[in-house]
Amino acid sequence: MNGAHKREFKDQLFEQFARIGKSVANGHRLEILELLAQAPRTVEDLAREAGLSVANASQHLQVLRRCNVVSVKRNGLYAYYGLASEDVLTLCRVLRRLGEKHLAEVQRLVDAYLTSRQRLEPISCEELLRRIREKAVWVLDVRPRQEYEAGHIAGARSIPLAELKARLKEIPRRKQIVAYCRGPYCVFADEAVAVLSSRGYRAVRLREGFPEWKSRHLPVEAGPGVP
Amino acid sequence: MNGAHKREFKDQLFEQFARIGKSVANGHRLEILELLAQAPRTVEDLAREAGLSVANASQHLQVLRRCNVVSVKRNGLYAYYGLASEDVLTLCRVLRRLGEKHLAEVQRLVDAYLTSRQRLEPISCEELLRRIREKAVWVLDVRPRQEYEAGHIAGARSIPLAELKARLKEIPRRKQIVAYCRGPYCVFADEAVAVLSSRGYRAVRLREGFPEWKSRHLPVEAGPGVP
DNA sequence: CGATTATTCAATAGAATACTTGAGCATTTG
DNA sequence: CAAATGCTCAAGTATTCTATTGAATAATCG
Repeated sequence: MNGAHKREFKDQLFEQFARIGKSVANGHRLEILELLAQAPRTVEDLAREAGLSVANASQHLQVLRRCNVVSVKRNGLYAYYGLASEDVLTLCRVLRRLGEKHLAEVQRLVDAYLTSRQRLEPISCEELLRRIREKAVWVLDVRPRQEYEAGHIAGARSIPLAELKARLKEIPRRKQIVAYCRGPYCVFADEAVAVLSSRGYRAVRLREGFPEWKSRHLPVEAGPGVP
Repeated sequence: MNGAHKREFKDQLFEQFARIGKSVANGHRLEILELLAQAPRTVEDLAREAGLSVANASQHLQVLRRCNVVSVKRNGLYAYYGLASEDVLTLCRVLRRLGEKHLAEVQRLVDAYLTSRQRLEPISCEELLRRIREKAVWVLDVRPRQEYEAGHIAGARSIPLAELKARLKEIPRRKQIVAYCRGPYCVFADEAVAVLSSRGYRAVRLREGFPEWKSRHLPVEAGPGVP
C-alpha cells in the first residue's frame, strides 16, 4: 500500500468513525438517545417528550438509524425505536463525563437551574445496593410507568411523579425512601424528594438513574412489578 | 422549576454535551486526536501527518480547544498540542467500537485496503504481556522516534518503520518479534511484519497500539530507551 | 532592527445540517 | 371502502461547518 492509498484508507476510515460522532453532535439527538435508554418508544412519544415536531424527531431518528445506533421495529401503525446496543449508552456516558470535566458551562447550568436544596446528598448505586441488602430502604421509581415496566431496579415500586401527591399513603413513613429517575440530570427524583421531604418523609435521591444501574449489572427486573 | 424552565435547562445541557460530540464529528479531527494520543505535537507536524494545510489543522485544533478536549502549551515559536485527558481517548475508542459494530462500511474498507496477509494472526495485549514475562519475545516499536520517546511498552526497542530495512542486524534471529504501532488500523506494524517475515524473522503484530496498552495500565516507559 | 518562522485570524465560497411545511404511504378503524 | 392515524419523505430556507486564501501576530535569529 503506497502513500496515496494509505491516505485514502485513513481518510475513509476516520470519516466512517466520524459518522458515529455526527450522530451525537446534536443536543436533540442526545436527548432522544437518553429517552431511548429508558425504554423503546414511538416517534410521537419521543417528539412530545423532547419538545420536537414529529417530522423533526423522525428526521433525527433517520440520522441515528443511518449509522445503526438505534433500531426500529414496526408494529401496526407504530414504529418503536430503541437503542441498537449497550455501547451507545456508553458513548453518551463518556460524552457526559467529558462535558462535566471540560465544559465550565455545564457546571454553570446546573448551578443556575438546580437549587442547592434539590441537590442535597444524593446516594450512590453502591450505597443503595448495600441498603437494599440490609432491607433498610424503600426504593421508589418516579419515571413514567412505561419506563418502569421496560426495566427497573429490582424491588423498586413505581409511582410516576405526576401521581405522587395522590398516592402518598402507599409510602411507608418509617423507612428511608430512595427515589430514582432517568439519570443524574433528570429532575423527576429531585422533585419527588422535595415533595416527600416537605410531607415529613425521609427521602433522598439516587445520584444516577436506571440506565447507569443496569449497565453496572446490578439487580434489575422488568414488567408491571408489585402493585 | 416549571415546564418551560425544564425545557430550557434540558435543551442547554444537551447542547453542551453535544459540543463534545461535535468535536468528534469530523474525520480529520479524529485523526488529529489519534495522533495526539501517541505524543504531543506541533501544528505543523499534525498538519503534515494528517494531510492537512497548516491553517486548516489549526482551525480544527481551535474547535477541539474550544471544548477543552486538547491542551496547548506554547514553547518559543511552537505550540505543542496534546490530549486534555485520558477520557478523550476513551471517547475515541468507544466511537471506534461502535463503528466496527454498526457500520458495514468499516469492514468493507478493511477488507479492501488491508490484504489478508497483512492481517495474519495479530496477538493481544494480554498474550504479549504473558510472553514478555516469559522473556520469550522481542518487542519492537515501529512508530516515529518522537512517539516512542513520549511513551512505549516497557522493554520495547525503537526502530521506526522507515529505518527498519537498514537496521535489520539489530534484530535477533531466534526470538519471536512482536511489532506494534499506533493502533489497530495503523499499518506500520503490518508493514514491519511483512518486511521481517520476508527476511526469515518470526514476526507478528500486536492487534492494538500503544495507547490501548497504556490505558490498560500495563507496564510502560518513556524516554530514549535502550540503544 | 529587519527577516524568518510558526501559528492564528478574517473573509469567503461551497457543502452539509436543521427545521418547517405539506404531501405521500401504509395500516387500522368505522 | 373511506377516514383516521402514525410515520416518512421532498422541497425550501436559514444556519452552521469546512477548507482556502492571504493577512496579522508573535517569538526568534542574524
